[in-house]
Amino acid sequence: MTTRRSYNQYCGLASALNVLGERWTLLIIRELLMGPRRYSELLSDLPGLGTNLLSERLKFLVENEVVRQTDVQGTGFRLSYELTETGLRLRPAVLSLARWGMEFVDEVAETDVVRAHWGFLAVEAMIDTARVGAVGESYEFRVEGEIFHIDVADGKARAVKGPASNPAMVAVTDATTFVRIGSGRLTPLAAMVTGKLSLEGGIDAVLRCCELLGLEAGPAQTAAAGVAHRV
Amino acid sequence: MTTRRSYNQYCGLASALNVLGERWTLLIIRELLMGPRRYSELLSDLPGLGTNLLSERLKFLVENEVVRQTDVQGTGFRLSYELTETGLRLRPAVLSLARWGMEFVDEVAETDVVRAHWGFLAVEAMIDTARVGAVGESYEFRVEGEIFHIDVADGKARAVKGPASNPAMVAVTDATTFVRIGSGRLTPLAAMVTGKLSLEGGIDAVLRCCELLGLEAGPAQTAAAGVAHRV
DNA sequence: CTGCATCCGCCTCGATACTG
DNA sequence: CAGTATCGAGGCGGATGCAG
Repeated sequence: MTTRRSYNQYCGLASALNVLGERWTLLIIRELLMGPRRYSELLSDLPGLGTNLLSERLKFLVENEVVRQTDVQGTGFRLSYELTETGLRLRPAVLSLARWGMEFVDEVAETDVVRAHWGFLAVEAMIDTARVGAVGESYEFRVEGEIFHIDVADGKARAVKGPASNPAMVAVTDATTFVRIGSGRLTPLAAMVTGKLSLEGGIDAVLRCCELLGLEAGPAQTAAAGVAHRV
Repeated sequence: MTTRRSYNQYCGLASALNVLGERWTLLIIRELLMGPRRYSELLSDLPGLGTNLLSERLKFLVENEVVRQTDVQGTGFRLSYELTETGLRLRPAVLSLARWGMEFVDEVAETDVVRAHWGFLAVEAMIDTARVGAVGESYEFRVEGEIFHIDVADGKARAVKGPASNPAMVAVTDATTFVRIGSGRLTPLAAMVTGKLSLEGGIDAVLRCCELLGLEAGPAQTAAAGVAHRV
């Protein structure tokens, strides 16, 4: 029953894919990278995934100690699923894949699903560690109710859930616009002009944030900054 | 015909998996990360992969501009497949997955396949960029005829095919032993005792190389070094 | 011989229905 | 809410065919 198909290769990548390679598995991991989830939450955030497959995937991941289930009490109520230490170590690999896939994100289709909390992972994936500036500041993002921010300090940048204490920039937008900007199909400037994005904060902070995320602010960087400080 | 199954999610990871997520695809990418390959070479290095699937995967990857076909000569007879710029950008993601999967590498089974050139990718994945020392030197590896080395210079380490010009250490072993060491199931010291691994070079260089690859040389680091300088 | 295409049995996937 | 049971459609894997 637990015997699954294997690549039968004595190699790290093949072993990783023996665990993660089947359909939906890495998307389940993505969800759990943003915190523990209940069974029904996973089902509703991953449309197209059948309940039998979710059940089977979770069971398999638990067996392989990538995911664990946490009970509230000993009552047998299985409350939620969360990543183990091993599972959490997948973060760089998942972010790296997500970053690569950004350029394959097509224009949004009728049937496409978007979730606001995916923006968190998108931002984390977009952070260009080579372009972290010397300044220490935070940029806050509010995507359809989901709030998170980037903290830049000590030459490192990290994505954190929740609001920033004293953000140098605040961006408010919807999930679709967020992904379109991230995929390069829309510039922040263009999004602001159409009212899909609002930015608060200083010109310099906005430009540094765009730089950090590898975004061109718009047709002319200075033009974008000019708009930004008026909003 | 070319319409394939899609996750229908407006997200970088889902888009990446729409291209790479099907069975065998990432293993084909792994092969091509180590240079252009002919169709028949891919078939023989990926046992279990049917010829129809290989054909289909390659066609799909070419359509998505991850892989391109090149004629060896102008004859059009002998084709080889190689990664495009987009495909080459998968290197960090593949290495990251390979690194994660190392701990899932079980003891080698009867049915398991090993290829010497996989050692190259394994070494590249194991390099711990946080532990690159200040010294500039090279470590050479000879795995069943495949020769490659790590160059450490300017605080960076990179894996290179071919022999090193003036290696501070030379390791000779077989592919299975190589992977067993990489997965932590065997220490370099233990491998040397059983004659599966031979090391040449100074004590310090060997220890620095182990440090760089995140390996414990053996039960006692100094003991391993003691053996190393006698070989 | 290389580089595929075709055919076929089987297993996985995905949707729906059902149970505690 | 959290799964299990069932079943048709399609992807997978092996064998075979075939053209350059």
